[in-house]
Amino acid sequence: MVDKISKYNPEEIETKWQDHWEKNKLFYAENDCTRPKFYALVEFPYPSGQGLHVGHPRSYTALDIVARKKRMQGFNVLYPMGWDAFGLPTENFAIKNKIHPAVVTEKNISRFKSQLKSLGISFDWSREINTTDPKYYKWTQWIFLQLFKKGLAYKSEVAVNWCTSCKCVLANEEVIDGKCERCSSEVIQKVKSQWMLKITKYAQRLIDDLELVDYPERVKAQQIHWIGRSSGAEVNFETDIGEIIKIYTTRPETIFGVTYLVLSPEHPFIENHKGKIKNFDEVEKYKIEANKKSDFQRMEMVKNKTGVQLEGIEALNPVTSKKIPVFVSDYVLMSYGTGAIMAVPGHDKRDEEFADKYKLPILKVIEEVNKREKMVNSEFLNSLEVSEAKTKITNWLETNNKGKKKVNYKLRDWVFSRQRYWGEPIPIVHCDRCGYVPLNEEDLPLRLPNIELIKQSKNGESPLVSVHDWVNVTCPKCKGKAKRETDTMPQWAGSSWYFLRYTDAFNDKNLASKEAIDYWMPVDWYNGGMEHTNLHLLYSRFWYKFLYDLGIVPFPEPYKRRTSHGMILGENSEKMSKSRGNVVNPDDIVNKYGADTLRVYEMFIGDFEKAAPWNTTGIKGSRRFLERYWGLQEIFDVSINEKELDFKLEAKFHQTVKKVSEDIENLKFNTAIAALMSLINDIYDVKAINKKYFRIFTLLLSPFAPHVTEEVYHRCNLGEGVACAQKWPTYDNSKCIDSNIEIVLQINGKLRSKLTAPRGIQKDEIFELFKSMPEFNKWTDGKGIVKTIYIQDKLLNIVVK
RNA sequence: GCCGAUGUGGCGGAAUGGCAGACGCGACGGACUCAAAAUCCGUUGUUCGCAAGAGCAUGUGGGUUCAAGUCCCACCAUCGGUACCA
Repeated sequence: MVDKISKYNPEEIETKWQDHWEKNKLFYAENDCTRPKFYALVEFPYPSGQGLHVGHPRSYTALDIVARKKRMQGFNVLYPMGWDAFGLPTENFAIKNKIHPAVVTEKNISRFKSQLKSLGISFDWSREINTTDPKYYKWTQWIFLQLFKKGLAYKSEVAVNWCTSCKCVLANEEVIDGKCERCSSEVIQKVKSQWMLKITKYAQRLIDDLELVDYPERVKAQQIHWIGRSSGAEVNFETDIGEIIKIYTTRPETIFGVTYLVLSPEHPFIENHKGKIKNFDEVEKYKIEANKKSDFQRMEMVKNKTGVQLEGIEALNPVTSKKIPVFVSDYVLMSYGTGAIMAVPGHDKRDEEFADKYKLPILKVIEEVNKREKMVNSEFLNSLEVSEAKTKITNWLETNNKGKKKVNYKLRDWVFSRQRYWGEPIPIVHCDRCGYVPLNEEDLPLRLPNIELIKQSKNGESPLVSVHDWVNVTCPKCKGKAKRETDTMPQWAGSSWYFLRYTDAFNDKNLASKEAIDYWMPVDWYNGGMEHTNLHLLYSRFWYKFLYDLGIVPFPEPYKRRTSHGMILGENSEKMSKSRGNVVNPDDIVNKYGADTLRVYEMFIGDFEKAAPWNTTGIKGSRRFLERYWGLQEIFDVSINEKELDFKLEAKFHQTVKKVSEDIENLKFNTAIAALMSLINDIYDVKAINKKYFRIFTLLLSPFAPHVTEEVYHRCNLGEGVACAQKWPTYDNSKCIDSNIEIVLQINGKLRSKLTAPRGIQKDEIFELFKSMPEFNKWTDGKGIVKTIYIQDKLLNIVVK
């Protein structure tokens, strides 16, 4: 019996145990190990100037609980952390404050790191990585070189977002409602030469291999939708000037309903035949106007379609040989399909709007007959069903050499260059004679040159352009004069493979050793935000598949299981942001209540996968729970008669071990904590706890609140060593069951009475027991029993009439 | 428009087709205190009723079932993603 218990003081005990774990390297994973492995991963943060957000610990604590439990279950656990530190905000901050981004990054990282350490998360800090470290980005560049060598990295003229005021290229994420994120000026599309990665080559595999992994359905659906596979046909339309116009359609069966063609304004056909287009001036003018339109304006145009007919040009419908006009309109995009469409105003809303406006004929080729869709006005397709007609016309086009089956994807290749300083340099040299020449692998890493003062680029070029002695080099191939690529890689580059680096973080011969990769990969459980579904998650799957094709990784998918946490909102249920003034700083919570309270609160706040608003008074409940746990020391008594306590608590303990174990695996941290709260309430009802149960409770709570449990484990001598290194408690299914159960009496489905009976009681017995109760007679008097239903050990429902 | 999700007390949220509201917050009443905080003990979906008790309750309307928050059909609302993608 402990006579006098000192106050629960998280400030004191938390740093004490954090130091202890660190000093004893308790969370360092072993690379050479015979135990089964478990690789738990959370998205590594961008070390922003704002410091840690309360959203970060939600994800980190959740997988910390998983990692800690798996360690206790005997797994060799890898739970690493690092920094995704290249990026625009740091560069902008550096420009504004005239500091070097590397200095800003270092400062931010050290703040983040101390904040993370104060939460007691069991990261393996011996494998800490940093994407801005040349030893790391050497391998990011190396992967780029492999992509280049396989023809998957190429330079191309593409339309990019261009801010008219900053005179700078913007990433899609930097464009908000068609305006620049920073200055709110208009953003237009501009054609620029950019490095691209051919992610489209992997489109089909990125869809198919989703079957190999355990992701939430919403994540899979979003990726599939983003990749946007559609199947249809490419059809050749001859023109009266010789050149064929190739169109793409998903509805080839409607070809008899085609009344005109539409080209996108950028379609090369226009430029190629300008001499033959009688109204070329008008067409050219339209083209320029269309180009000037911002995304925002184009969106407005959805309701009001515009276009110009190409006068002097006619196309021939390949099935009817009828002549049809050709238009140019910006409702057709050059970036999808062939940049040209066959218009079927009878069965396409957009074509119909256009046809209405320009008084073009509208022809119906599908009609409902006896509730079935049948082809009409379509010669040899007439009276077929739509799907039959589709097959027939596609075959017809193929045999007559007028078209072919075709699958298209909405997914575009990845624009991979940024006109920025703070990113990985692209290891390519431009030589007038040899073209784009890759650096030799021995020359990696290609380091960022040090620039004293980084200035905002003027005309959309990288600040690196002005570093002449870095830019001007000799060509690795011909030794002639050449220039380095001055664009850098986007923020998503370093994060596309970082999880591989953790397996062997300091290897300077390979991105990681074969043994390390084969042992640790794939990641067993990866938790991260929904906002990365179509960005980081897709990009990293693409890179991983590429590395799989190179034989570097053993399995085509990097993440076995992916889960997604919901956002933590401000108290007003809005997104936390400085401008809304509803930001909660995790440091304040740790200082006021302790890290354990913050951890328990964030896990208890609600369904892990859903957004949840912060509630300042709610935290008190979590603190109170830990105080009550701390208070168990007062009723702890080693001499308590085990049998007597077993009688009252045994089943509950077995149930709780089972529930907590399963809930952690199923992301139900909130109900796991609720079960522990309920158990502690029962312990207080009994007003006693012995060593056996105190130990079990402590171990169950330890992944959630690692510091206080460690302290109590130590103070009360609950066992050898430290709590986090003990075996995870097990349960016996047969002991989860109470021997007495409550059975419910329903009359016509309504609850009328209850009684307690021994488990396993039979229908006849329970019926007799209920029959003797006054409630039974009250509700059945004067009525006939039609039916009785007994659910073993649960309920008896009597149907009367 | 399309895809996905969600809808339960004052609030966050629990419920393998089988007692709706676990657990927590808040509120109310009480104990302790000179007082307050903290703590502890009660009460707390709603309506009618002094009470015993009864009725009504899981976005709306139907259906299946002995039994529906849960399954089926139709709709409404909110959130997220995406969008002239042919």
